[in-house]
Amino acid sequence: MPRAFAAGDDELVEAEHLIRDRMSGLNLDLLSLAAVSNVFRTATAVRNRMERDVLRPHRLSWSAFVVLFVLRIWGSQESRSLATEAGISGGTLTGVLDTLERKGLAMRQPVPEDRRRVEVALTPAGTKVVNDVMPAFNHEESLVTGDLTEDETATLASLLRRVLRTAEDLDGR
Amino acid sequence: MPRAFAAGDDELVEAEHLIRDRMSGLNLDLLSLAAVSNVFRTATAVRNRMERDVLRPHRLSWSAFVVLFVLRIWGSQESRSLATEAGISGGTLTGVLDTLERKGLAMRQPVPEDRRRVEVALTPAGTKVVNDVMPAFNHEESLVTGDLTEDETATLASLLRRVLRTAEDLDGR
DNA sequence: AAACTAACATTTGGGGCCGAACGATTTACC
DNA sequence: GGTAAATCGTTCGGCCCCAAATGTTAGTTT
Repeated sequence: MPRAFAAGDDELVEAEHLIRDRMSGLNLDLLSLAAVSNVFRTATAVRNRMERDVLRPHRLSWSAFVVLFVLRIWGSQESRSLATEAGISGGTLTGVLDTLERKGLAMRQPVPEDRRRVEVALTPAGTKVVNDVMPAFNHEESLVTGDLTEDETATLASLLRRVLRTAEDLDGR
Repeated sequence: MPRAFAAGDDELVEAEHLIRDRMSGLNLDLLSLAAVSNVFRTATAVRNRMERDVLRPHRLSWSAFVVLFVLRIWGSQESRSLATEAGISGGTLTGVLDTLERKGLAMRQPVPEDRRRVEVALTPAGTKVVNDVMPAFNHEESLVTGDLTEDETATLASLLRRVLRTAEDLDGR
């Protein structure tokens, strides 16, 4: 095993080498490619775990939970900001809110001074769901970062924060 | 501004503080929470950019491109391994392949010795699409990691690799 | 050889996802 | 004060997504 790779890394790194070999001639920035594609692969793997182990028992979709979570942390707000905050489109939010209202976890309220707008709030049942799910969610988070030291976990968060920041700035936000 | 945070970080860190304040009493592992939720937020932000700027002009969905990419790198293969490699379910792959075949980018071929199985291959047009899209994709990857040094980018890739590895091991793979 | 059993891809049903089109409302302008 | 423009949430069409059910085929047991 090459000394340059930490134990357990070689299998994943192999995929990156394969890409290099099959894509030579395209002059790719392999460092960025590895970092970004690992962001995607990690997000997918962890998300699949959480959907299966935490969300499915509660009959909750990923987006539905994100919406509940945003309402729990940032409080009641109108649809538009809620969609932005949850990272979904307005059209999608309509469907998600229909589902959440049907389950009695969130509620829409008219805004008196502007009849186009809608205020969305958590019901007590919705608040309870977030309070129940969050610890289970967080437990999964602890598990998957379990191989990292505290310093490394903090470094990971910080590096990702900078990538996220860069992506958002590029979008001219 | 606290010296501990790099410039531009405070806005994002604020969200993490807010979570701590609203969720005190739940005894959350905030370090893991920040790292993992930044994985999700970064993946979503970057993916949205790529879908909008790179994939949409080619009328390609994310999964459709991943399938093409896997075929390009790992070569023709049967449905089952293709679904696993692309990170989607078998049922989803059926639909994606229907779309890709309709567009002439991939093709299904019967496996002579076992009529249950199906071999999937890239068409020349499909190969061309991957070759065209990859550099644009990679350019976006370079952009969003542009604020990181080469060492930091390599560190990010390595830390994510370890989290991914841990998640896959937990799934008893 | 007949009957299980296992392994395929596909179909089905319910939901999520987006952009674009839509209708209702508010604001700005003349 | 009446019309035009902008801004809401919703609806619509097309695709993606999964788990579970389905039907076909191959392997295994008797």
